[in-house]
Amino acid sequence: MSLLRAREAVMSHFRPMLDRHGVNEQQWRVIRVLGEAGALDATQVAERANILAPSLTRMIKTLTERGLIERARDADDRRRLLLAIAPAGRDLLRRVSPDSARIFAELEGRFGKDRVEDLMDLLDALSRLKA
Amino acid sequence: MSLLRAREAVMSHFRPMLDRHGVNEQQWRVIRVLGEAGALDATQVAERANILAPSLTRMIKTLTERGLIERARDADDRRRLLLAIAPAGRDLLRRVSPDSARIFAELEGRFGKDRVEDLMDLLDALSRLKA
DNA sequence: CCAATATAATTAACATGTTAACAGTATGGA
DNA sequence: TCCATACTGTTAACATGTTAATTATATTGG
Repeated sequence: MSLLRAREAVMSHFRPMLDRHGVNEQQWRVIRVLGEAGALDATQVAERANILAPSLTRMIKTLTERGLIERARDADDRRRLLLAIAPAGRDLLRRVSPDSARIFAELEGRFGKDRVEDLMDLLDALSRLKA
Repeated sequence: MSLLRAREAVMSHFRPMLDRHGVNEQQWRVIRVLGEAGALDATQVAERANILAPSLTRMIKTLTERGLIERARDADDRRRLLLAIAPAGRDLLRRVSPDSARIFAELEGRFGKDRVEDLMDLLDALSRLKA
């Protein structure tokens, strides 16, 4: 519950900004992942953006239609769908990133840089408690 | 992202157990809230269980049909819908709670009791960064 | 080479998340 | 009293979350 509430509290600061840019949380995660990594197959995008495969399948359609990403079959393994960021996606990335960084910096300032670091360490350690 | 991943990692330990008992995360949160608080109106349940009003409206129907909760209009303020746990809900609570406590204890043991405490403190402080 | 098996993505079905609009009920002030 | 306003819960519409089944393609063992 604490994790859920904290996440909700944090995202409440980002959501209005993302909404102004016309994307939701999940779409922004996909765009960011593709912007950082270049081309990835759908499974890897799903993993890195923490989105389930069926959700991603649906999102690919709308993101492609909006020209934010591009899709292509992998020639070596025709099961794989390669995804990459498209020009409009890069533009979006350039517009959103500064706002995102500004909001993060403001939260970090209010919460304390060292406490943010402590928190992230604990969270990442918790995530690695997988099995 | 760290918050999202950490929550997903934690819940992956609880989900199979809840599934065996025939409830999902959200239903379990509602049952727990009502079990602890007695009768509450829908708005308060939604707040405490971190569920949006429209989702709760839908859940009330299925939870009532399954005999897990009971609903009644508030006589003093006929807008309000009072919710309370029903006998079958109490039974479920009694069956699930030990399993839940066991899983939490195991995670706490592996992660470290003091680190759990630190983490919860940081998360709660983060949640209070609301405005 | 082929059949069994595994993997990548999609589809289906149902639940919840999310925002906006709506209906019914309370409440406070002209 | 009555009206404007606020509040509670519901409905609607669309997106994502979740699990299971399915399709297409690869891979592996015999």
